[in-house]
Amino acid sequence: MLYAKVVLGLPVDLAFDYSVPADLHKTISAGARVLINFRNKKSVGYVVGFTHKTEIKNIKAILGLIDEKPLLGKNMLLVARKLSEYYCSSYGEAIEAMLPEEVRRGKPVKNLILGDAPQRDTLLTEPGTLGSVPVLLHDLEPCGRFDIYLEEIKKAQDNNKSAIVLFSGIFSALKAKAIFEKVLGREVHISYRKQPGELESWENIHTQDLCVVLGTRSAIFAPVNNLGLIILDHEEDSVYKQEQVPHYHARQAALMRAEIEGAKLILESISPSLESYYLYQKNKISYRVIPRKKIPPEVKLIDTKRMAYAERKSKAIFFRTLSDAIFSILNSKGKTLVFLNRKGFATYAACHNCGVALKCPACNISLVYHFDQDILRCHHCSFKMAPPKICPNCNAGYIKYFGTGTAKIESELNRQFPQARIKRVDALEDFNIASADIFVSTSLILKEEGCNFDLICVLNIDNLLNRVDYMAAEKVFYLLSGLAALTDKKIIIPTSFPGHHCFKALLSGDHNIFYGQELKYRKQLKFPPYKHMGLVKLRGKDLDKVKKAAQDLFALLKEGDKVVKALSLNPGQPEKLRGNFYWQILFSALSARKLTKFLKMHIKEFRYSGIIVTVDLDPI
DNA sequence: AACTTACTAGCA
DNA sequence: GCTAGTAAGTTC
Repeated sequence: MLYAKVVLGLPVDLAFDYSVPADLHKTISAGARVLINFRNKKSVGYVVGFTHKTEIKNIKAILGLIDEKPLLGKNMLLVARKLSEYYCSSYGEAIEAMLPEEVRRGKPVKNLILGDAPQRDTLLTEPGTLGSVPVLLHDLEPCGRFDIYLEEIKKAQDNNKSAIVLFSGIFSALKAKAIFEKVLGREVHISYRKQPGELESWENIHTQDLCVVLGTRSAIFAPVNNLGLIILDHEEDSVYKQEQVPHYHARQAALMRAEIEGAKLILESISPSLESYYLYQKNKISYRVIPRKKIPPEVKLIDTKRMAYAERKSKAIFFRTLSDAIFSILNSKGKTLVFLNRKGFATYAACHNCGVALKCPACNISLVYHFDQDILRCHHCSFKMAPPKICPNCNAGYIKYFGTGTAKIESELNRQFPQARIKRVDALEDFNIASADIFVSTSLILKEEGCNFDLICVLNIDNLLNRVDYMAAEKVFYLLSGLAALTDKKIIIPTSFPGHHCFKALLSGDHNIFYGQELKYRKQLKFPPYKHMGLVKLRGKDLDKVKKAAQDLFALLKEGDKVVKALSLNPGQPEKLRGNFYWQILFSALSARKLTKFLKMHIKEFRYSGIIVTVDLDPI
């Protein structure tokens, strides 16, 4: 008798045995998608192995194969297994992370070809791969990087190998598609979640022996055959981290897939992630720097602590030094970028009388005022409301707006420079550098390639630097490096911390100052990349229950282990989201493997009634 | 995750 | 002894 080991896309880390009907013996193999009866409901399952004996009584039979050929090759199965082991998810959840929604829902896939031979072994053996060592491409001249990508893709093609290039946004991927198709003279595929016709595109890629796929995070799982090359463009970008279970990072997934498939991996960045830089320092990956050809911009720090008393006191957004600089650029017909990492008009609205801020009823966080639509919005859910004239809390005071967003900056600039054309950048599709003199943007502008401003003013950077987040300095450094690539003239940064290593590195043009100093801190404070973090999130409808469960668990596990440390217990941020309350516990350990093992072992203790627990490994 | 079963406190 | 409500167990 033959039994198949079947996993499902549920948070259950078990494989269920199903008997294989005689007529399927010849056609079934590991990686096949099957229709099964699970708890008296028809469900989609994935075959991950076989056995000839089973302890299970009342065994059910597989109802049928969904596809003519197995959906996943043994390499992809292995990637899914490694992913689930690293990210503390079930095998089935990891498999489903790799598939388009229609495939997860059980829609048959046509024209599959098999990347590797069908597999009937119970134990999947790890292929002894001899792929090249991954390369960190520290790219200080990003304008020329497509030439490198195309050269590498051509090299892969000459060896009959496919390529996947990941971009930090679909807009960048589409722009690259046009260029790549012209140079390569062949069709280049696009892959991203919720793409119109995603299933057809997925089938199409699966059908080719050799193809080039460009896409976003999930494209790392594109079903290409004969994979020989993976490139991550702007590998430091946090969009590569998935917000949902299994919370994977495309870089980590790429390292796994490259190793398993024996493919070459290139991690490109103007400002590499500390993780990648650390891997290079440990000689785990190789390193190549492309020096900047353009002259570096002049970086001018304005020490706001030493600013004239009158200027500081006035609290004006554009104090003299800034407006003078903008004015002189305006006179010479130059282009200015004003950068601010906050959308909207004001950050929050509060009552002038009782001081209570207007909050979202579902998420309990402050609503953000949007000037252009005259509306208050929740940035976590879709809640919106018209701004009330009178405070709904005390029914007495008027509502006053606090804080600064890009919309407010725009109106302030209009007031100060009525002669200038001023534009707020909120969609890259209609960005055109010729269309205005002064642009106001959030970090969205970093996705716009090859524009050259004459002046960049970086506002309120201290807000980012001051955050209680061990990654604050790193995020600021990525941001500033990205902005520095958008000009070869001048950047002005008002800050109260002119001595910070972020700025020192930028001023001197020596990025090692940043990496050296930051890694030193991280080592001292036992933070990543020296340790791995795991965030256990507890969620439920009843705040007191969630809180109690989290507290009990923290008390239980804080002593527990030598290798795994429970660091902190906190309410989620926000504590209330979409009607659920959140509490979280942060763990750390030397290796992700040990951390996941520990958390999977104790996951039963997390299972309180009415509370759902998820694990985010290497949270951002 | 979704469902079933076991258990416990509160009540007559 | 009964039931509602919830904690715990199971899915092949």
